[in-house]
Amino acid sequence: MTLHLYNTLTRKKEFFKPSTPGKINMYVCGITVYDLCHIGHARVLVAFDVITRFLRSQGWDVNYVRNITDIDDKILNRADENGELFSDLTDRMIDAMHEDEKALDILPPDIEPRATAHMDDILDMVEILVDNHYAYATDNGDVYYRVSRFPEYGKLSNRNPEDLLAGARVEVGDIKEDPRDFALWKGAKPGEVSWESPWGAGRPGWHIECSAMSTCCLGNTFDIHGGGPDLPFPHHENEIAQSEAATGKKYVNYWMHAGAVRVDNEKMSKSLGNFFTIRDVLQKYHPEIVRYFLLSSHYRSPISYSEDNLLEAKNGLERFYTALRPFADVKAVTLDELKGSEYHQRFVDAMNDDFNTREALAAMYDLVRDINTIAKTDDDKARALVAELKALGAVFGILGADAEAFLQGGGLTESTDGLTAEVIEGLIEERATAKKNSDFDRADGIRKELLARGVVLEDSREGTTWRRE
RNA sequence: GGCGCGGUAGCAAAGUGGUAAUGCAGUGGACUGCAACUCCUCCAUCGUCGGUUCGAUUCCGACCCGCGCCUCCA
Repeated sequence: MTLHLYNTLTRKKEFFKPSTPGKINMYVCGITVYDLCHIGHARVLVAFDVITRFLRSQGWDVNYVRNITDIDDKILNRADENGELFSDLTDRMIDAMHEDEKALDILPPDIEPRATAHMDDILDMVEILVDNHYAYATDNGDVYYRVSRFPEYGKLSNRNPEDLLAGARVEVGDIKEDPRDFALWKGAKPGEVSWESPWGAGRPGWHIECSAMSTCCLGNTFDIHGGGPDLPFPHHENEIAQSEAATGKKYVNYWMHAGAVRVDNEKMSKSLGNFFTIRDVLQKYHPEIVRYFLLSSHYRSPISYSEDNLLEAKNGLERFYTALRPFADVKAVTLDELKGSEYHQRFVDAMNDDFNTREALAAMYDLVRDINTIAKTDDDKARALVAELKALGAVFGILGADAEAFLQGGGLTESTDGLTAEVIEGLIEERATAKKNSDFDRADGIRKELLARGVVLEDSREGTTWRRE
């Protein structure tokens, strides 16, 4: 199967045709850095991380751009509340974001442009729009986009411009020509951070920075533009209006949007305040569990953040690591070496079909069963299958940890039972002696004692291993 | 109100015009001193009602329910 992906613009799954054969230019809307990242952000980050890893594994030359919006009203407000410089706030949040990404093993994008570093590009684009009457300046130094000049407005989010006009809220004292118009540039109020412009000191509006940065990094037209579930309207709709009016070219060929993360059947969001930060979650769960959890549903489906679901992810991952445990020395092979493998084929087909990670996981689980069965009789063959499983896991950014360590850690970030490995292993030795002397009461006593504290002992011919539940 | 998405086993979640993957949990069995792991086995007629069809969970229509966007949010 060739690569197909769901395009928000057409609301259909489409065959993917790159602008340049073999090459994919992709822009993903990143974070507005005024607060810590939450699991909703993590979902987008992980989804496009896995998408990029997979595409590269299939030989695509992916140029992945993900921006940082580091100037914006929310940033200014928060900095003001904190009584700090806006740039101190954004620097701190960018550092935190990078730490979170690293913890989740999210590979950095090829280019990570910052809005404040592209002020000239932003101003150039605004100027073009003003020159072509797609935008107008007002007396207070604002510049607005003239939506009525762009008849295709609404095509991404499937909205009728007339309906938008009817539904738009008109603010008191509004200086806009049309309630649908949106700010490209905002004149600075006294004391506010600002940049010089032909319309006086000010700062960019919310949407223009993405148009400017994406065009700057990837050209007038590029292949894929991605982002979170709340971006099609108005953010991406406005990007299209800005960019297509400014360049006269089609802006983006394929639009991809991730599904929402929910809590108690409600969207997790900053405005609802029901969000869990990435670091909250990582305090409790191993990063791989979080990744696995996010990949256990299709990237476009809503997903529920809950203890139960994270626990289920943990248990599922443990099945993988249990199979890998005896094969710590086996290295992943390259996907090229797997041509002809049934599991690899299923995996690739699933991923080529709009990145169906769940379907791909099903193939991996079937591979696990195969490994567990064959390991009993044919070590060489089992090792080959393990190498394959690790290779597929690498595309997802999972199964790269030491299986023993993962299982002994119980998937938790840190042990809370106060038992050290030395203590546990000392008890295992004592139990071995007891068993040798057929003192099964003592042997079982030790097992029970440890089990009560979450440590499971497992006997095999090679000896006793342990793991945390 | 406008636009869109979804309702599949206890839970999670894929998928297909010809009676439904996978994971967790559970059942029965093999293995084990016991147990765990592992393997085998069992466990769903796919929201409701109609229509098209030889045949629909899969296509069409209506309805019910849930959710998202329409205001800042990934």
